[in-house]
Amino acid sequence: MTTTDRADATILESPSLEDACEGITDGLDRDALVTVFGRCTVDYDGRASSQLEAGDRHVMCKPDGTTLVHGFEGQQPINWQPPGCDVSVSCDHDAPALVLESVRSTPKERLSVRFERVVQVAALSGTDDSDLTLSGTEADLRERLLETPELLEPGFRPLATERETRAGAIDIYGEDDAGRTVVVELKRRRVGPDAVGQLRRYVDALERDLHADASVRGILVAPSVTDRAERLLADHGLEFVSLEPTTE
Amino acid sequence: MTTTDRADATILESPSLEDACEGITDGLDRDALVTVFGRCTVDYDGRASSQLEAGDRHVMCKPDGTTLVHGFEGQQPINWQPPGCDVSVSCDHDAPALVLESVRSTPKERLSVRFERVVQVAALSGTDDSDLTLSGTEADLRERLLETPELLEPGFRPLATERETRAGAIDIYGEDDAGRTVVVELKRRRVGPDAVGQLRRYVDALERDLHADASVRGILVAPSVTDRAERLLADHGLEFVSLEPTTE
DNA sequence: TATTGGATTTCGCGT
DNA sequence: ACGCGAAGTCCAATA
Repeated sequence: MTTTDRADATILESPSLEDACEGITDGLDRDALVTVFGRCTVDYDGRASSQLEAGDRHVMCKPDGTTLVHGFEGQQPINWQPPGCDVSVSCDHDAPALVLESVRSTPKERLSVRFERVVQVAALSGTDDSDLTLSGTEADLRERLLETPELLEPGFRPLATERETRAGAIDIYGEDDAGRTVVVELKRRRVGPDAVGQLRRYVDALERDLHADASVRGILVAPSVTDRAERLLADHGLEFVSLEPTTE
Repeated sequence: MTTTDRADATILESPSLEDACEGITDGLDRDALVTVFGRCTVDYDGRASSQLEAGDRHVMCKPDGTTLVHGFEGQQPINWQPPGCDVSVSCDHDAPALVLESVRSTPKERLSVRFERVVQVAALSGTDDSDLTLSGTEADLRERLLETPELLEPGFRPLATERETRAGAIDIYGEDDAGRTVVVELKRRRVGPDAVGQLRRYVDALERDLHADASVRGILVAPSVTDRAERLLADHGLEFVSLEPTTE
């Protein structure tokens, strides 16, 4: 074994297209994270299709088959290919150009990056065993409400989470102090009309499932609502309770 | 002016933390795309909050204030900061460590990456003036249906796009051959329950707006529907027409 | 493998 | 700045 625990890098500066091709191939073979910076065109065909004229971009190929093409602006890559794709690199001597291709079969997708010039190739090896700990999610909001049900209203009793209905799963299903059925939909942040539609679907479905004459209460729990969402709630006799995922 | 048209790179291999700090600072000052690969911890606090123990990661800082922290797996960054943030780098000699911080004020967010070892720093300069051309979008589906309305059904006449209602804007608003009002909701790909809820909101809102006794037809246009969505459509008297954004 | 809904969603457009 | 909905959304959990 020649594996090193310590992170390391194999770097090529302004390589020929042939050297770049070899460097990228070697890196991919070693399961390194390979980056290529240079002038290229990009073509994609699959769920949609796109073309991009020549420009300088940063391409990253991860050992899990992910490919990302980044420009100088924006958080999102210009083009990409998801994990699990097959990457191949080759030199087109006639053009001349270095071509990086990534494909997958379901769905059928193909990404092609054609470099006319390569400024840098880096093959980066290392390890990362840690998991991210994240708080402030919808799951945290659910925990908070289940631990302290009176945050919804006095007398609220949660009976189930993820209760299935014909329209999908209800976040929290319970009863109020008068024994009426309550459907709670949780959102970690300010909500718009879509969340109201979602809550309404669940309330409707539950009324059908129970073919109850007694009405089902629907309560949206989130830090805040938009005006339109508030009107929609009122239109359909639904309620809102303001609550945040964490206590700060 | 010392600007170069040609892309170029300034690279440091296994630099000291001090040299890395200087290289990153120089790169950011020159509006380069700066990448740092090394062993680091990451902390985020803002819309949510997260911590990440030490591991080898690839950090990218773009000239527009974007920061991305990538691991060896997945298309999405482990942590990030959106465009418009302020980045600063400093050396903590006591620890010792190199600290990269990115902050923004609305909403208040802070990302802190603390390197204990740096394997590579690259400052990448270049230009990219091209725009992506993309096809197969919902806009393409709308064009297709407006150009050939009979793809929906014989006698369909579109009257407006983006027609506003109390619940939001309708994709295509029109009439059928019997003069009945038609609401069309478009989706570029297979749809689930959420799209049905959306269509339903628009149909309801339109019936109110027109306080019509005559019923309003709601038609979902997409390549296909899931089973649950199909049931929901039936439950609410809504219709489905299969159509793709492009003719392949 | 497909379905479903969350996400520090991001992004673009309109008000 | 906020609201709203699309996205080649990605992603994990689930059936």
